[in-house]
Amino acid sequence: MGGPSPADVRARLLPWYDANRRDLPWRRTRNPYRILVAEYLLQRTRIKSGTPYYERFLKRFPTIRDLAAGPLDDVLAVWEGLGFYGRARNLHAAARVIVEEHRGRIPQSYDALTSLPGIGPYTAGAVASIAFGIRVPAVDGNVTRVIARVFRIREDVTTGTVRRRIAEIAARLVSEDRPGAFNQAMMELGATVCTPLAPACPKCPLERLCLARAAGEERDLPVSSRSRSAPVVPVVFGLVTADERVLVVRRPRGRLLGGLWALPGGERSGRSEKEDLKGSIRSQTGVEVRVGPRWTHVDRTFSHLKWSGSIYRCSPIRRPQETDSVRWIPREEVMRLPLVPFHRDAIKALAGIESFESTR
DNA sequence: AAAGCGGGGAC
DNA sequence: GTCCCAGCTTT
Repeated sequence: MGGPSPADVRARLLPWYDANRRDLPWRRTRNPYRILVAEYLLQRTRIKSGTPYYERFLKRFPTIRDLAAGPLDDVLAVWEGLGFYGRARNLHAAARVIVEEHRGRIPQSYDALTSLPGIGPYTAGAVASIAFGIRVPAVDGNVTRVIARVFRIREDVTTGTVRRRIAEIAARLVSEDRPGAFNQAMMELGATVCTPLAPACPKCPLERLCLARAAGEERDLPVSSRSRSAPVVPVVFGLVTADERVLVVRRPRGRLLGGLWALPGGERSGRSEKEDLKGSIRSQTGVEVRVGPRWTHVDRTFSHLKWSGSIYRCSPIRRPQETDSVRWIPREEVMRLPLVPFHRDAIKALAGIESFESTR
């Protein structure tokens, strides 16, 4: 294959990690449940963003049995604001499988972990190696970058063949004695030294054996295919209120913001905001409304699209009928639901309004 | 293989 | 503004 030997990489990396590792909450425990929770929370999420959610999550769900017993809405409520809400649903489902089929014990093999919802190659490798000391790699974005540089891989790392090649290299590198520490050391190096734009090579324990550094290409690797800019999608939502109540709908699972409660409305296709809003509220809730004044604008960027549009205050013609996915509930109670974050803001702003039901 | 799925920090 | 983050699932 070529490139530095696994023994050399380990001999340099592990002492560096022992001396430089950050004190992170999930590194203070050997509890597999706590490690599992951290891995779900941190999928495609920066440590700085995920840490406060980790603390909050474990306070609300101290054990896997607490999590399995809790309603999904409570899990989503803790998750609200973090994004990728399918993770919350998957973690909740995984907890129920573990309690019902594994007697509440986190499965102690890579394959059994992979079979759980929301656990793929990375998360299975991380939990297996960190919580159970099993010698398997854990290849995340950091590890991909470190390996692409150290082994000077100049092909597009987003393709399947190159990803497999990097996984094979990672599998050979993993320490036999300390697989969990080794995997975390690779991630730590990528996060703090071998950073995307300006790697701090003089501080890197692998500088002497890094092929990209030797070629002066460290800033050019890894190569990844360009991400296209997110298209703008027009949206409109209705803040339907009367009698101190708000109309909310459950967004469909698996879709954007899936599982969260939201103001009725969404992506629009007609010629006017108000006409589209009346139609979407009717189809989603069966409620006929009078559309009032514009309440606020919407300008929100997601991973693959941008929502741009408005939220209007509305009045229902008749009292809404509640279903599993439609609620017509008091303002104080709606705030306890897991809500689309910017919809929570829009509802909260009603607090300062003198007459709640006036939409004139 | 490609698309869908959040939000925010760093530059 | 762009890039990318302790990725996985569905199509």
